[in-house]
Amino acid sequence: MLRVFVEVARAGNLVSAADSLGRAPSAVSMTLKQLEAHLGQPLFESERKSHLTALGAYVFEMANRELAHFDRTIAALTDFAGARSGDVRIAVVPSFAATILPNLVLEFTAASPNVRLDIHDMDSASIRRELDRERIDLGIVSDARQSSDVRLTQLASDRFGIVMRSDNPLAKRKKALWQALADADLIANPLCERIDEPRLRAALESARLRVHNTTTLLAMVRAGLGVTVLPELVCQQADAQIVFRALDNPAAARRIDLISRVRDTPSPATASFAAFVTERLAGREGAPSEWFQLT
Amino acid sequence: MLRVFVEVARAGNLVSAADSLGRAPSAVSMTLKQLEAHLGQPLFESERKSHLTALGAYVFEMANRELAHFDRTIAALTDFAGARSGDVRIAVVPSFAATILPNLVLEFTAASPNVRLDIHDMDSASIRRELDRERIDLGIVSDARQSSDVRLTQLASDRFGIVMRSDNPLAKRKKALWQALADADLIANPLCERIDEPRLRAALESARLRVHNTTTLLAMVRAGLGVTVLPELVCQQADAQIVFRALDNPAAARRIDLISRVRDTPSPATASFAAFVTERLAGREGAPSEWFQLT
DNA sequence: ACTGAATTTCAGAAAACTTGAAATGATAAA
DNA sequence: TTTATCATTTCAAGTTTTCTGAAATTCAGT
Repeated sequence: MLRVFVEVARAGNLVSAADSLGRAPSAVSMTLKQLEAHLGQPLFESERKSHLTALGAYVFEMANRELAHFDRTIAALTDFAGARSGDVRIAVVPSFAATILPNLVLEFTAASPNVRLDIHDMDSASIRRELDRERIDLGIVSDARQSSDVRLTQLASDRFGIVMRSDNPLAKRKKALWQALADADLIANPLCERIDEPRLRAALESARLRVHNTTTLLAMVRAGLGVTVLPELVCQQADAQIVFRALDNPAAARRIDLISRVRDTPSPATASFAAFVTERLAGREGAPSEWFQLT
Repeated sequence: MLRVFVEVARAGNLVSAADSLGRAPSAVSMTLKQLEAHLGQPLFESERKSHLTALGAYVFEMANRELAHFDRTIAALTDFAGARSGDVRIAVVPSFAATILPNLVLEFTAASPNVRLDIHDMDSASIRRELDRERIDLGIVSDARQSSDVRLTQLASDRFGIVMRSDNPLAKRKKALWQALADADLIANPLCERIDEPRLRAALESARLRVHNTTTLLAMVRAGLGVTVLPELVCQQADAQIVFRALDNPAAARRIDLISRVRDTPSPATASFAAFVTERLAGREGAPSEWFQLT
């Protein structure tokens, strides 16, 4: 009704308004009559719809505002539903956040400029807790445990390897890296302690140093205090002084997983980001299992 | 559609929502399905409509805002149309503005608290000009000339009389006031010069003083410099020291008229105020002719 | 797996809206 | 003033949309 009135008021006559509304003039005339009946007062001065009454002018102004407001609301709803806007709160383990994530974010935000990404980095346990508390929509964690509340998708497999200074003799050694651990000054760290390999376990037993923080740990390695065992992604943050040699036979790796609550449907923007990340990383380590479906 | 969704989301189930919407549950279900089809995503977690999806929560928030905005707009439109709100710009001759108008305004604003009255006072010629320029909606003027652009309604008839200090001997005189002018020290003023009465004309000829401004004029009278001839309303602003004796046989009076543009329909609030003023003043000086009709 | 309530589906009914033709009314030219 | 023309309204009939009630389905809790 308001739309019809506004169009007639703008056009100044009923026929061209009817034309641009895609209706017959009689339909427009009747709708207008209806609106005037609702208001109890005429909206136009004469039957030729050129001059507005004072009421008409007021309604024109208000209706224009209202229609603009309504259209903006509908646009916001469809944008949100189409994942073209919205907020996604993500928590990511630092190694992934510092290495792989930036390019993903760059590409995603270019495609969806109105989606706001809220990125925090924290350790996997905290991410899991934040997800449960509904303070984040997605988490990217390492070695997530399967659980009924959490949907889990492998994004990458992050190989462990020996991390040493470039002048370390091990840097040139091709084989038997596991054995080499016995002779090296191994600096223990929580990440490598989860690996179930006898030679590493033995080496960790005799380790004289144990460092939690990665930056400090790498600083120790750089200072020549010894070598350590870390996932590859963690080392990518370091400079050229640090050399990473992957451990093979058997290979050791941690999983990097995308997690979300199974309980509630993610917002379209969240689903969109999750699908994007999964898809982009699918080629690297074998296709991760399916995620949310977007229409 | 939004209204249906919001009601279902608020109620938490379809049946009671359908109840308060006055529709059968099937109608509500179909409308909801339609909205979901438009958005391309589900709005509720399960088929039992208790938990919203992220999209549902977003739509709920936006739709609530939108509906409130819409309802406010419609209320504003019907209020305006029903003369319950709006602005009325009025220019009034000072004598009327100072005497009769205040009580009228008091009563009108009590009945229509959301109508804003914009009151200016100025002389009749300026009022007429401002009306033509569409800077005011209504004017209250004295001795308006009939014209095709202006709708004119008599509000009051304002008798002329002799204005004197209370100690003047004329204050006790009952009859032959016109004759008395010959012997009095008459102070001329523009208002009384329009009266076509020979005895007044003669007295004005011999007047030694002529004062334009009413306040000054009354100050002269109060100072005992003489008497003057003014409409009754003008004198009501003065204090008890000033006495007004109406001139009879023949009576002289000026008309007080309400004027508005014939060209355009007044806003409902303007029509309402005009009708109110006309009606309230109808009893005093014989019923003024008809004004705008309000439904 | 069963029960009972909630929800959806479906076809027909009701309401709302739209149309084209004819009538009416307004404006401009003769 | 009359006439011609054009815009608008009215009206009845047609079309679309929305609504309803009954039946089928789904779901949560036994």
